Amino acid sequence: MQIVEGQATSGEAAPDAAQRGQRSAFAVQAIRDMIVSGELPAGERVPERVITERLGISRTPLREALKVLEVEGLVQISPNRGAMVVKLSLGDVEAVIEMLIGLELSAAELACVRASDEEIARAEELHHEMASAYRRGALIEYFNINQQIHEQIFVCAHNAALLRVYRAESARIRRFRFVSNREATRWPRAVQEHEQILDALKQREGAILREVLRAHHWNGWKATAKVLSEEWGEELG
Amino acid sequence: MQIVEGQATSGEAAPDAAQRGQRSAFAVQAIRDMIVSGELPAGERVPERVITERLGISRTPLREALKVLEVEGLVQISPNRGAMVVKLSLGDVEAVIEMLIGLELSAAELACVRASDEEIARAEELHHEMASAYRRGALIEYFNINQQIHEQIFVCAHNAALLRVYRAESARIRRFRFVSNREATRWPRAVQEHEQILDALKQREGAILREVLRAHHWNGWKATAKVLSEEWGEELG
DNA sequence: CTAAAGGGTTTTGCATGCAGATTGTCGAAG
DNA sequence: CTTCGACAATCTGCATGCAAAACCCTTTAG
Repeated sequence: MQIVEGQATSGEAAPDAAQRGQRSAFAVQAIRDMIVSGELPAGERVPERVITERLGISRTPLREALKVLEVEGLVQISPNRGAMVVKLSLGDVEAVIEMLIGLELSAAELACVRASDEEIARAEELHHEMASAYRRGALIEYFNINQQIHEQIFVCAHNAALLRVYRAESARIRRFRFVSNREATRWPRAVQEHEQILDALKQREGAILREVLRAHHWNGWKATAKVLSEEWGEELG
Repeated sequence: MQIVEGQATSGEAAPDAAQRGQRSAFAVQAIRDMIVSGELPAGERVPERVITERLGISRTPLREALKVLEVEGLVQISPNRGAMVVKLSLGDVEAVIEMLIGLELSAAELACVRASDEEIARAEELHHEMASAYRRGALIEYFNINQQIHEQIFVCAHNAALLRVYRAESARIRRFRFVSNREATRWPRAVQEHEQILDALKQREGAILREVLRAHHWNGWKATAKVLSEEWGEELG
């Protein structure tokens, strides 16, 4: 009886429910999205019951998913008290940004030495797409291409560990970076800085690229921090 | 019936079995140790049955532990085929080392600006303990204090994200770093390099500290890589 | 001799039930 | 009115059972 009922649930409760062998991965992605989108606010508890019903899976794969999200740093699990969405202070986010900048400066140096001409051409192509999105005022598209350009620097560095950590840690704070985009003031300036970044990369000037990137990210963070602190003060999620 | 038997198992099968609420954490640590110690060789499958019996826990917390270890990068899980200890090539390890060096150079710059005098004094104290271990020929102790000194640089940087990532990524390759210690050739030289590191830190000379650290780690990696490639060729774990 | 096909065994994926922990509620005492 | 405590409702931690997938060994066709 219980088995039949269980499988019926997984078949009807959620139309996009996961197949066998993918349930916990499905839950990880779903909860991650809920956190990034703000549907699950920071500090909120994540009751197993609610999520299982929402996703149409049972508690076992859900609990595996929560463990994964805990390692990823998106939730915190307390014994006998379950999971809660991690609450980050402005200082916490700044620390992550600072570390990511360090990673990217390392990647930049390596990229200038190791990138193939094709990889640099790809970065340039992305840059033009981004400039186009800027001219059209397509904010979301601009944001996404922007992310891709910075990732391309890591690709150019030919170091899988760098890229992996960059992606994982970026995910932790993606939500906060996006916020700053509502502040359009910095937009033209950011595009201009990207010109310089591209130039330095094309000329494979590692030292110059480092400094340009450092300034670019630091300016970006200052703008983001301004928006964030106005919005929430020190109490972020 | 089943419950009584289950709890009896957790009480007697493993004398150091975990308490309620700690079983998966216990399993994570136990399996991590088995991997680091080489008891579970790279490429080996990790059958749930065997581990549960060994640790005296049931499959549920074990599977949670394996998910955690997968995110940590120590095992790989394939659907319907279970977990296997990740096999790293010499190139994979080198990529991680390269990234860790980048992180430490970032931390070093920050440390020179932000460290308190007490924190630097702590680094110096560790340095003297390490030198003492060297003179006594206490290899293991030397290795551990060495790790602590490098961690202290991250502590001095006052950036929790940097320290967290450094610890997590170091854990992935701890096994390989340790190997190089059997090669005692580099020992006196390494101690000497540590003198320079300490000096640069005490004088808060970020640029110098960067270059000294870069050389130190690069030399260390060359020695390690030599041992590793002699031992396993390109087929590491 | 290799390759495909069967079938029994083992292993994984997951839903669930039970025990213990926590939380919420309400009444009594201060 | 607040505080403490008992009790109930709820939630988490975990062992387990069932189904599906993978595995392994034997048999058989090419």
